[in-house]
Amino acid sequence: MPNPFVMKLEHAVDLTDEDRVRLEKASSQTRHVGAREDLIQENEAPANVHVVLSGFACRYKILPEGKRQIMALLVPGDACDLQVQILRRMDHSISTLTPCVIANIPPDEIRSLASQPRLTQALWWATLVDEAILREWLVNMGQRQADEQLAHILCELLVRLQTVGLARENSFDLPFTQEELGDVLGITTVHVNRVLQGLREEGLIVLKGKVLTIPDVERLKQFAGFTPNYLHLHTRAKEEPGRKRALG
Amino acid sequence: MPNPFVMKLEHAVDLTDEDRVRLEKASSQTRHVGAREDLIQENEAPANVHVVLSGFACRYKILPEGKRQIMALLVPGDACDLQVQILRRMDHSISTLTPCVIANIPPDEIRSLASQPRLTQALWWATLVDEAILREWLVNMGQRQADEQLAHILCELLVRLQTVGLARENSFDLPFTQEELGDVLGITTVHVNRVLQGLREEGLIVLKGKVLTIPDVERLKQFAGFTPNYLHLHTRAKEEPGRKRALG
DNA sequence: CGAAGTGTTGAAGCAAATCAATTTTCGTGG
DNA sequence: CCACGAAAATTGATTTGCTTCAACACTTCG
Repeated sequence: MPNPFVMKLEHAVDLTDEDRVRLEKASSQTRHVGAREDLIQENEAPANVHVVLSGFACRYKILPEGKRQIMALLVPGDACDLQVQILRRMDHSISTLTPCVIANIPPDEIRSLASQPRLTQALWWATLVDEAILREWLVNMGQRQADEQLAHILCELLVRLQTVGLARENSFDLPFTQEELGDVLGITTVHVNRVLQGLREEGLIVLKGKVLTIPDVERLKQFAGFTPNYLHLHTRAKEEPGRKRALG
Repeated sequence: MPNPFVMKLEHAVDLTDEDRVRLEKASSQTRHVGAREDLIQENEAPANVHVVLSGFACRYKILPEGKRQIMALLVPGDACDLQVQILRRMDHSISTLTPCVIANIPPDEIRSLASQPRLTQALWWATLVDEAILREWLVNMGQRQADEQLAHILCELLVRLQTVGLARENSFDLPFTQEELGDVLGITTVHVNRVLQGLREEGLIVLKGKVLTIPDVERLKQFAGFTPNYLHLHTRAKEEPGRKRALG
């Protein structure tokens, strides 16, 4: 079974076989976590780095009035708190959305990985892409209406899941409740429901059970104003070994 | 004249005098930039690290329809593109809002600074705090109404400017137009105007000329739901030299 | 089977957008 | 220093995207 953490970092740098082995080994201590369990809470001092190996998780904050904002969706391959050593306390919480397999990497292990500059670079790349995604989400919330916003998130998920081999050409598992989607978009569940219906009626998406299919990916991207540049996926990793670009 | 870049990083780590000298020297090559000029545009490959030494700048994206979302306000002491080496192309643009003095630090110089682990730590701290601010802005846009949102940004600016010595106890220069504030909050200028009037009528803020005064800081923070934990300011730097905490 | 969680629908209300003027401030050159 | 034009701020009337509240239906699973 391919390790999504390794698959993701392949998009950051050219990993060697040794790098891959080290990453696999570092993420080999895993635990299974049920749906809707906190991995860490706001104000805690983080101990380990977590890496999602399967399932979906999220970063979130709860306001005094009880409202929740989800600030990031974590999919397999995503790491949280790589920066454990630098910021002392969490300013937000992290929880699973579905049952997950989570790797726990102790800080020492991370430091050891980081002795290899290529891996340092890869890990910081992951952090910076997280930041770029946050910026795009901010644009999404500030400037787009709910239907475009939702479409945009779906386009992003398609691409992110494809890079770790968890989405097909135009479909993937979408196991979120409408309430969870609402907490991502900052809208009510009632409105999520209506927006989903709208997208379905337009033929932009098909949502059957928990599987999302996008009949015309280009059309949905167009509708959402989605461009994947902010994901910083260097597609050179796609070239097959032994094949030269100039001859391709 | 104190260097705001140094002042800011004092909040991240305990700098030595040598660190301070190195940072000052690294940011000594400056240039003056007029208001509303781009420092770098989306899709460009960044060459230098920029540090704002005076004035205000911002990160932003423009959508095809022409709408602009400001994703970050950069105040003196803030660096942009510290990660030059890692992400190849900008996924957003950076522009000044007011006339600015900008330090240009070549990548080599940054690498040289980073040979000192304390400074590496300080620079990454700055990047991670930027990310934390983004998360808070997302909460702001998703869950708070326009008046609370605006109040929240003002509280944040007060604190951030105080850490670089550019705000008094309860007031600071706010040289933005209402259009710019609208692009920060994701609302129209008309609504910014009405929201400002609301805050004034409530006595929460006084805005005369370009100077903002907050009559009761605690009250505004309360109204906005502002807590500064996400700015990760370790206040130990506040102690005066030679003065022991236990005796203070 | 029943209960809880999730999804769906309708009606009414509200925050913010939109459209369109008008006034005030500001920067610049005469 | 004033005059002018442009930018910024302000106001009013109308519309709309989304919320709120409330009820009901479907699904899932112990």
